[in-house]
Amino acid sequence: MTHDTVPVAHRELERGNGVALWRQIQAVLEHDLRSGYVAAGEKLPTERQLAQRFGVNRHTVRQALAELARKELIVVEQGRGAFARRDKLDYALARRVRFSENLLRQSRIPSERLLGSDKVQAGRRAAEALQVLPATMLLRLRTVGNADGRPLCCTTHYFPYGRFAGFAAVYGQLHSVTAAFRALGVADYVRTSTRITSRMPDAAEVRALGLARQTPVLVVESVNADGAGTPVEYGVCVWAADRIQFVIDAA
Amino acid sequence: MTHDTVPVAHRELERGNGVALWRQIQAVLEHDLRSGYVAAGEKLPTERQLAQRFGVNRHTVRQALAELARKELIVVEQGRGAFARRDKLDYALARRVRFSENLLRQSRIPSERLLGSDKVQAGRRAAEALQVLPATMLLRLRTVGNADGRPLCCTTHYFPYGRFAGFAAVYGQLHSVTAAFRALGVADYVRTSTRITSRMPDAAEVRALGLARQTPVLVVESVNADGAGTPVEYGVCVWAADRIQFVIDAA
DNA sequence: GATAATTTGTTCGTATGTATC
DNA sequence: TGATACATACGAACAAATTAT
Repeated sequence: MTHDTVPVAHRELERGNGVALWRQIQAVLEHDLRSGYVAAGEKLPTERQLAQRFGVNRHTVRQALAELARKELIVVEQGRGAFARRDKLDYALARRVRFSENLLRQSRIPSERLLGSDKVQAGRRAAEALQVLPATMLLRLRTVGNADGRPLCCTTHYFPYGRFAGFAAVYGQLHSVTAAFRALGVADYVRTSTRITSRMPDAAEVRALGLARQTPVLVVESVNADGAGTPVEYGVCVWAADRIQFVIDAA
Repeated sequence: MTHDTVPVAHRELERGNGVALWRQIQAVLEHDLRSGYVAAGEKLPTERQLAQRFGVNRHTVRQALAELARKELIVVEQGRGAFARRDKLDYALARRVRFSENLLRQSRIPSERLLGSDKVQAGRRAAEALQVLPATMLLRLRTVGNADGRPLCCTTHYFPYGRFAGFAAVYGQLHSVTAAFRALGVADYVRTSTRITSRMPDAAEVRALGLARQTPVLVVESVNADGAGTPVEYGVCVWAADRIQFVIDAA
């Protein structure tokens, strides 16, 4: 390090003025975060770099970071670094639930991708949800939903095969459940049942959703019905819990 | 071990009949679980005991247990053992959300306990939810809700202090939010907003809820309003995710 | 796939400043 | 003034996780 790059940042800190160094560091970083100088999701400098910049020990920086993490302004990941917290997306669970609309309302760019499709026999849950006999043939679709190009949820959809045999092909073109339904004559559909719980993801889900360690997933089982009240879709959707918050507002 | 208790259970298994031993063991255990011979939440014998009972190697038992875990009939916890899966409680999120009613409908015995109460200034979220100015004084209650005597959720309630200063005392007598509200003149209240997400619990929550390792919590932020539409309660409730499933049914 | 480098996490120990009795 | 407890700050070493090569 040359002479003119010798840390000048000491001046940001004042020792022995009654405010602990880590508190002062926290305040500086908090300002950077709240002002947007550090964007949401952006990586902060490493602890070593911060320690050098402020001319203090790494422990002192760590105490400041711990406080910021406690206030949920950053998330710290071992081996990776500290990241400015990304706001959770508000996902409205109302009578009509539409992926694209929900994301656009939050100024996020939605996109969907088809992972694959096949024909399967209805299991107990699917049969009950779709009000068909067990072992009825169903079309199964696996899709991924993205927000701003980042994976947000993985869904397994089930449709009565008889009525929606062409769904996969149409979906492959339109990349939207809503649009595909419309193309197949279901102008409107409403949510009739929603079940929500949470668990830890398996390895495949960690990969598919790009989850950080120790991040749980929210699991949503849902049933949608057409205008006549006939179930048209049963779905199980796995959401990255650190990126989503479900909102139920009274009408 | 005396002679007459020597394992007779070998007869449960048949070697070289085209069904792997671990499959047969799995079938036996699955029957015990499904028939209710092993109650929900009950601990299974240790792998050693099972291996002895079936006269097989411990690895063979492990393969059977792994399959049962995959089918979510048991949960295996390192260092503790394998436990018959406890059914998740269906907790209805409707216009009216009542803890006791929800549990009784599922044939569980509800109980609530007051952990403590104090007077605090409203933070940003609480003020917004209760439609009061920030720094308005609020009554804060911390409670635990149990199902069949087992902790299910920890709630932090906020009430406008002016109107509900006596809530803690009344709650301490009645052990029910609904009953306490009624005693204070709020005959009915309805849920106006619900937000659901999930995260990993902190150490205190693990202790309070008796959570197994790697079990996330569901976090529910809610607002309740009285008949006139005035917010009366803002609450943040932390639920053991392995014991609960939220259900939203169309009316 | 294996290895090395980077980064955060944890645990020692030591020293100093501050508040309290 | 002394004794004590507690928070602050620094240093070194190692563990654990991730990333790059």
